Amino acid sequence: MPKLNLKAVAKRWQKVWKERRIFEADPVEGKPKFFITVPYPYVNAYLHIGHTYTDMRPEVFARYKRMRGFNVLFPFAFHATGTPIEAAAKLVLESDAKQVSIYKDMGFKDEEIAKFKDPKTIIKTFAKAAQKDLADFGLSVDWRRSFITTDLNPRYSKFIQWQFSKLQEAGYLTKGSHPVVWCSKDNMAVGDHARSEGEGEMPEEMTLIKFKADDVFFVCATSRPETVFGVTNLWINPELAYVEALVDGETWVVAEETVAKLEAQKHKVQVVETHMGIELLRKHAHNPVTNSAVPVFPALFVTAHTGTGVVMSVPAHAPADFAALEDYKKEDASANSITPVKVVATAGYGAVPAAEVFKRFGITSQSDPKLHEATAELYGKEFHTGILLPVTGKYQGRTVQLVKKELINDLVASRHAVVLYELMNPVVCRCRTRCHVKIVDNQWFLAYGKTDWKEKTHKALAQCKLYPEKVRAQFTHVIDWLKDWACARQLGMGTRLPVDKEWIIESLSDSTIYNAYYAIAHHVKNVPLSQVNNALFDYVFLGRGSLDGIKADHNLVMQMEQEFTYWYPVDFRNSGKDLVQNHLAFYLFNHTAVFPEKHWPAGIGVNGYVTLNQQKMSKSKGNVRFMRDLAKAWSPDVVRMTILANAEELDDVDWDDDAAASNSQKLLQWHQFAMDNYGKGDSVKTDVDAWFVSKLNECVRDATAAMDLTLFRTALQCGFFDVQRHFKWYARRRGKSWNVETVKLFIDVQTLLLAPFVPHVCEEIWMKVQKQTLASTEHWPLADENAIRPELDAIESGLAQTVDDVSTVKELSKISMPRNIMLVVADDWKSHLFSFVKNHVKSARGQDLVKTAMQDAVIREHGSDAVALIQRLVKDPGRIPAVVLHQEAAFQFLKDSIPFLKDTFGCEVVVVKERDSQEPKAKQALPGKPAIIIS
RNA sequence: GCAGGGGUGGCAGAGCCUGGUCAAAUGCGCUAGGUUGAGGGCCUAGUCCCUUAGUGGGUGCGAGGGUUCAAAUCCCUUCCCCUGCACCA
Repeated sequence: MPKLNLKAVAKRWQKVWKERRIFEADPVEGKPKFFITVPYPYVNAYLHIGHTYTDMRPEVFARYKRMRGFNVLFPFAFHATGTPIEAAAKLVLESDAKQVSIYKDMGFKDEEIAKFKDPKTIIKTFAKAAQKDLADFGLSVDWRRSFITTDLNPRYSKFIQWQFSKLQEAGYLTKGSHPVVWCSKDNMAVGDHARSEGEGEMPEEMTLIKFKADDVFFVCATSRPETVFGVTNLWINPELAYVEALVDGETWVVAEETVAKLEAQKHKVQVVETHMGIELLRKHAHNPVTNSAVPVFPALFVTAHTGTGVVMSVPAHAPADFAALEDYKKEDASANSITPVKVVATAGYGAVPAAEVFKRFGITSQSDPKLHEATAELYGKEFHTGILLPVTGKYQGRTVQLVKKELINDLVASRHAVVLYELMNPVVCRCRTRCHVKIVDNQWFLAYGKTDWKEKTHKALAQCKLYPEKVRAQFTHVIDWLKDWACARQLGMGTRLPVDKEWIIESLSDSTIYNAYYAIAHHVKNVPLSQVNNALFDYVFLGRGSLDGIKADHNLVMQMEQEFTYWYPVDFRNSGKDLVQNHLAFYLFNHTAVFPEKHWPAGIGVNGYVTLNQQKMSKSKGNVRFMRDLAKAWSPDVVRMTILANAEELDDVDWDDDAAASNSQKLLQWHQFAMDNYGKGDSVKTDVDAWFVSKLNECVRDATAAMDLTLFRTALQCGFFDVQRHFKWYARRRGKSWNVETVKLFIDVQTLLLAPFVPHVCEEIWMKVQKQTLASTEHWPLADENAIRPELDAIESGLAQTVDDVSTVKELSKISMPRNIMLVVADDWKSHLFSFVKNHVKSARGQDLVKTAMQDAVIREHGSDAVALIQRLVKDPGRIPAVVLHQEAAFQFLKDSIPFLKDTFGCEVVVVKERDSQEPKAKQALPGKPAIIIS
């Protein structure tokens, strides 16, 4: 028999589905609907194995829900908004070797790559490729509704503009300024992914405190402004260049390097003159809060990379200051008079905390690298638990943590300080330019920080089903944590902000409620662009206004409105766990802002990542695997099954080629089995048939429960691997001939349970076993609770246990070829006793139970034997079988099983009752555990 | 640091909510036997330690402590791992 070609099978059925349009979903009056979506992929490359997983979960769920009788809509679109595609096109234009090789590795020819200098070519190429890849995997998508974002799709842009007008009406679109990490060469904000160094660095707030010295200010940068009360001197690096500059009308002394930073942060700076640090020493500067005069000393640890190059010295609390002061005292005796001033009292530290850690860490000088660690420890402790001392005036008695914000506000209000955002570690843009912090003006925000919006979103979350539920805590936290989000940029592709055409809506912000667009995507194509406007969307999505104000074809408009109200809300939206704190949270927020409560999200699914050989997939490591390559290496069904059988909930999937090979084998075997056995067998029905049907129903029940929770690995475990295992036992028990009905049922049910996972093979089998329908549109099998009979299972496992025991004894007896195996069934009083203990073991224990048992006539009759047995059972209730059979039933069952046992052991098997046996070992017989005598 | 999720046998991974039936499902791997063209696949048995013509004992679910007649499961402490901490796909 030639091996089934799984890839050809996939092609064949995809064609059939397409021709019959079974996945094109339209509203059906009265039929329950289920709307499933997945975040559209960004089309700057081929879809990879990570997409495969995240897209396969909704796909399998869609097929399952369809089989459960729902009218399922599963649409798919493509995302091109943002900067990466544009940036890639620019690199192609510049013939950047790295970018070109990325495309070469994907198999593009030079002339094709050359065309990627137009970002639109990139978008079109990869959107098309993505759709093909997904279709090749048999996704049950309604492709009529597909679309793409950006001005390639002006209707979508209109939709996004409508969305933003709604957000503005609701008061959630605000304007303000904020600090960003900025590259002055690229003239844009530099996110983590666009950095060659400094991932995770973000602007941190420092306080610039002004110490007046004559007619200039020495401006110190600090992240611990509360210690200003303990300043003993200032530090200047003698070898560094400083400027005297007019800053916002005052004369400041800061490092030359600081000028650019100040300018980027909204300060007017005019340099008056330049000095080396050494020229600035020994002046006296006035502490603005204590009004005391402090000297300016030299220190080499001072840099201008962070802050201003002017540092206030707090030797009591800053180990670096303490170290520098100790160093300086050796050079200048006048410094000896300086004593540290303690500002913060912290449990476990004495008069000069910095000195203590200085000693403990064994620090030797101001250039000791251990200073960093010492500083971190002390700052941490003092920040969380340190109490401010009376020297701090109104702040005394409170912790640093509580006071800090107020203190900074006070300093700024009294014009003794200003705030500077600073990068604590270097950040370098991919273009190799060192980044700095810039305050961006007139920035547009979505006000996720607003309390009323948060409250609404919490409510939406409460109403939303989560798969798995355990992500709820994280969502709750994220909703509280989100601050206002800068939602527009001046670069990249996308839709212009309607209120301010200078700005383009950023990519995460234009993809929050587009699920609504799926409802109308195929209709709105037929509306002339000029007629696509806010009035239309108001009517379709919100039922606002009347048709009178709408120019578009009214029938079409009404159809769109009906589609939307039919399909919405989204019942299941699935995504990777990394999107919880941005996309999925935004999705919830925006729905509450735009739509009425009945249209808020009904279900969200979250899954883990895919790793390859336990390694996180990344382009730099070269371990990226594209969806299309997987399909080539295996077949769609095998990939689908393998990726879903490997993990569930938030666990990461590890793609495993060995598992794929094994699954491929299993599918072929299953197909072969169905071909060989469907409609064959006898008409004999035994308890073993009833047992198998019972197990089958159990499996169906458990698989169904798992499917409902999108626990697909569990569903495959119960619905495939377990079913197969049970049939193996059935086949063994029944021997050569099986019941025709049982086998048919097995094949039918098994095929349908597998259909959502491996639909192509299942269609093939379904057709070949003479079904007239498509497996994809069949009804999911439901468990018949009445067919589930635990007592049969208990008896079968008892038999399996007996087989086990016989093997063990056979081994121990060293009789390799026994001629006879005798099984002795325990006397009935033992069954009686077992049942008794089983019923009482939960309520009574130990002696009590023995006492109670002795009131029972049958048990009492067996005296000490009975007591010993009870005590054994109490100690280990696991000995009691799930079902305790009477002797006669157990005897009969084993007698019936003799052919099977003979077959298994290849010798004569006899079954006797305990009291009929002369063997001394016969007494060892217990209910469910016959005594075994091998000869 | 903050927030969320985890730590189970050679490996992967159930069990934990609702304590006893847990030496702990299932799969992989490994060992032996069978089938077969010595391969692959398939079938059977074994796979923590000790003991044994048997169903006995010990150790054990990151570490330590507690609650309980009884803990992988409940409580406390502690260590370790993963993910995220943003202006962006």
